[in-house]
Amino acid sequence: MGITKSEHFTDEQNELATLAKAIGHPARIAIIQHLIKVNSCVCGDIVNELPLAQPTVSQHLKELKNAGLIKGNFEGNAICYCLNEEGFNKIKGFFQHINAYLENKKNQCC
Amino acid sequence: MGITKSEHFTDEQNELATLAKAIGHPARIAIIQHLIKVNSCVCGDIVNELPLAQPTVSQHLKELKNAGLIKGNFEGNAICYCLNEEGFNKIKGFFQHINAYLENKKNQCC
DNA sequence: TATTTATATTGCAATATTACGATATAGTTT
DNA sequence: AAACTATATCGTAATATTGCAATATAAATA
Repeated sequence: MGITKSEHFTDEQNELATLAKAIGHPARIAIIQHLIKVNSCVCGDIVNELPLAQPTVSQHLKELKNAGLIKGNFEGNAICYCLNEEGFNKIKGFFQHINAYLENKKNQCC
Repeated sequence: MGITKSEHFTDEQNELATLAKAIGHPARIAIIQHLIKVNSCVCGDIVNELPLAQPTVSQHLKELKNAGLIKGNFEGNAICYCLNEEGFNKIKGFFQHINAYLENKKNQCC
């Protein structure tokens, strides 16, 4: 029915999924990469970088912000965006766990 | 219009987005976590683990497989699934890059 | 080969996402 | 305050995702 059964999963599973989902769009990957490159910038800079209209970029920024992956501060009449360590720290452990597992395991059936 | 403008982004951006998107659902997080726990198992085991019907689980497994995050091998008349190192290695570098950046940077505006 | 077991596919309804034009809002400058 | 600049929100169309019942497929076993 198009609706995810979140209530049947753990908070951790839902939180990790929300974070991964927020990262799961090429425009949002591009925004993250740009913020790493320039450290911080205003929304207009990202509009100039991406092949998308201003409202679309604004929407993507909102999703990244809601997920806790970026932060925005008013700076004059513009808004300065940068990465939010908190969000990325939450995924970090998950991938470290996976990588540690993959380095040690002997593939059994695959 | 509901359609992602993939052609305007780089292959790397599209690939990372596809991988993150595949991880971005609590059922698929649960599948990955279960595979880490038991190393490998058949589809039926996952159906028993998750609060979802068999066709739904099958669909999630397909998405993880298409993204290159899991592999499946026939084992009798069942199919044995386990994690696919290849897919996870592709995201690894992205997060390592982000983490290295976040550890070094002095937050400038946020 | 008929039956059973395990998984995949089809078809469909409900909901979510993506994209953008038009417009609103908020701060800045003149 | 009026005009300008920067960003957010609204409304809407097109498309994608989620979930499952029904059914198909494929291998194992009787």
